[in-house]
Amino acid sequence: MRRSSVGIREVAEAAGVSMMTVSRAIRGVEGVSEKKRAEILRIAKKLNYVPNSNARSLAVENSNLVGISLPTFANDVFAEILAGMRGTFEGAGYSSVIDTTEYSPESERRWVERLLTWRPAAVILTGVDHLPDVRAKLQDAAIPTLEIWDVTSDPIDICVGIDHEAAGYDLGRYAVTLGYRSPAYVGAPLGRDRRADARLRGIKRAFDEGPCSHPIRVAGRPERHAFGAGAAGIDELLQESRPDVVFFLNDHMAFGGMMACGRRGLRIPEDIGIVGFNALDLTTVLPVPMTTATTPRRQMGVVGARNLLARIHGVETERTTMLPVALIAGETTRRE
Amino acid sequence: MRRSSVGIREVAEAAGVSMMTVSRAIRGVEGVSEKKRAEILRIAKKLNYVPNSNARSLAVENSNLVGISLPTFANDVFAEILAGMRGTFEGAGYSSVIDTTEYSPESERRWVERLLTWRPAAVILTGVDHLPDVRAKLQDAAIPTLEIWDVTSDPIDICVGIDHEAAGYDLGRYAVTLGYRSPAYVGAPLGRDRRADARLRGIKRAFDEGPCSHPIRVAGRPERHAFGAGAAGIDELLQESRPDVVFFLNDHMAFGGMMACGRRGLRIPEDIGIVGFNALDLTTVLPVPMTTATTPRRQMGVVGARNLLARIHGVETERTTMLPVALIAGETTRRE
DNA sequence: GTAGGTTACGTTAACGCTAACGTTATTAAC
DNA sequence: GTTAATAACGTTAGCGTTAACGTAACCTAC
Repeated sequence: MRRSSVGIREVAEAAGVSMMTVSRAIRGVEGVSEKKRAEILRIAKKLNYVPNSNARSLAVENSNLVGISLPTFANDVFAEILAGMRGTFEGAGYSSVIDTTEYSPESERRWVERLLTWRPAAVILTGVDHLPDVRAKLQDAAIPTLEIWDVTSDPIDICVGIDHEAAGYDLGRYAVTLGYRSPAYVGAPLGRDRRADARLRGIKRAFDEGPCSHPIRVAGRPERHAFGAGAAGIDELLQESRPDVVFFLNDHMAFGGMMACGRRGLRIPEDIGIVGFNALDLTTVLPVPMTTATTPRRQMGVVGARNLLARIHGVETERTTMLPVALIAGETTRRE
Repeated sequence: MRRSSVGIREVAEAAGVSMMTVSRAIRGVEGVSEKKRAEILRIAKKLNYVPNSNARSLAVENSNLVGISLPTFANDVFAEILAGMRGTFEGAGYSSVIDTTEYSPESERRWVERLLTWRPAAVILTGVDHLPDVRAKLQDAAIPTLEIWDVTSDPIDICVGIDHEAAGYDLGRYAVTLGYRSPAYVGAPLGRDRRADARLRGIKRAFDEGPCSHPIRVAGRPERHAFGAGAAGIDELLQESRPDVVFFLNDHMAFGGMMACGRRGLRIPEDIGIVGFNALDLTTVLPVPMTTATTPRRQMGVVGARNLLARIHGVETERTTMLPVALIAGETTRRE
């Protein structure tokens, strides 16, 4: 027989009422007179009573935990999506358990497995590519699931994101109309980031459709950080020949690339065009505004969280929500 | 009588053994023959058995959750500290529940309150300034607690960080020796970020001690993002007169400030000196290396997590661990 | 062949909380 | 003044898991 910490029973004894009355008083539900409720709360505070969420979740068979899986924290994109989601969830009384997969599907799988033991109210995953196991487990457990940042017509449950291939295509098309004919791409190794791969496909398609087909050179090795990776990508490309425009996986890599160009005396946009992605804060202070595309990151988080909350409460929502991406015509590419 | 989901009991029935044997088999503890264990695991998998951490935590009176509170995700500093911690914790089988306070102590208090209902194995807070309530609750619950990024001689439990005032002093002293006499500081509004405030105090002290005392002008309003805030700070300073050196709260603000200087035709370092803080990735690709200071962010996370793990397992450790900060003499300040 | 030890299990009673239902006062209605 | 409705509580039985203890079978040793 243990008995040490103060639980609902101790409060009940001290207040001279039943446990159920204490439970009701603390949860703020009906069935207790206001006078007695105040008295009970006073005693609970005096005894340093701390509710036990484990016991509560066990009894009611659910929790107020939301599991969120992101590829990495080292990227403003995900930080902003996260901010959008958390703002909405916090307001609704949910706590978030966050994980980063570092772009490893297997790591995501392991995390989902662990998470499910906590009976979360909902799960949020980044992207729409997951191991079959993950999909099966989530659907089997019938847990509201949101896939964010990318979209598909066949989500695990619901998804909110942008069309990455279309975004890539728009950027590529824009470059084609500006007269660029010798494109290159600097990103992550293929297969690591499916969204980046999709954008590259879009860019390629735009150039394939162009007045004539133009092969796109692809560079990019994993590096310590995005800035360095962008610079290294430029170095790699220039060892062979000079492309007339370079698309980057994101703005940070593009900035690194710009710096590398500067070191080599290449003028932007006269000698080489630079195209980023995301329209991150950094680009707003550059002397030359960057050609890039805005992604509705915060909005994505808010909309996603809202839809998911509806789902939790049993309200049916759109399964797939696609948000718009807007091209920003900067000055790191030629003018029309 | 409910009974729907499959628990340890269903597995036990299907396997023709007692619940306790299933519990032992699943936890991998002694007391089950290898043959029977394999059989049980096979059946558990077939039944899609998912352990219930709530029930487990309730029964054993602890959990494998670690609560982590950060000011914000929108800052590489905290992302890197986090990465260091998580790497260590994941390896030890802990999951992290992360919160961001947005620099509000009251928000931190509410979160700690909510977190404690989950009976976490440990709690990590940023900085050493917390509401009295937070300190009391954590010590009362006897939960291993780590304060990170800043240090104090009287932590809630243990702390790992750097001496921010000393770091500021070193930077200030360096500027004094370079001959700067008209310093300015661009940061956050006072009181918002205690660590930044401490660094400013250090810088001030260095100039007070200098060959003669030099008042430091302070600028900085809250802005949408760090880059913009840095630029706005420069604009604000230059409305009055030109300082010969400007210290920034961090590298990102410093970069924004540099861009603002560029727009106004000020040459760095000839016309104005720039000093950042943290040595973030961004600074490694700049054409002019920035004068700043490296903070051991990842190491801080690793050391902190390690100490905390020791604490969880009842091993006594150093209560206060101070990590070194190294000045980086870049070219955004005069040469000696 | 019995004492002592070990291995492989099973039984029972919590862990702290809440849903569902039961009971007792209080009020309202006619 | 009896009946019906309602508000304010209490009782009981779980939720899924594990600690602690119990037991039976099997070995080993002398």
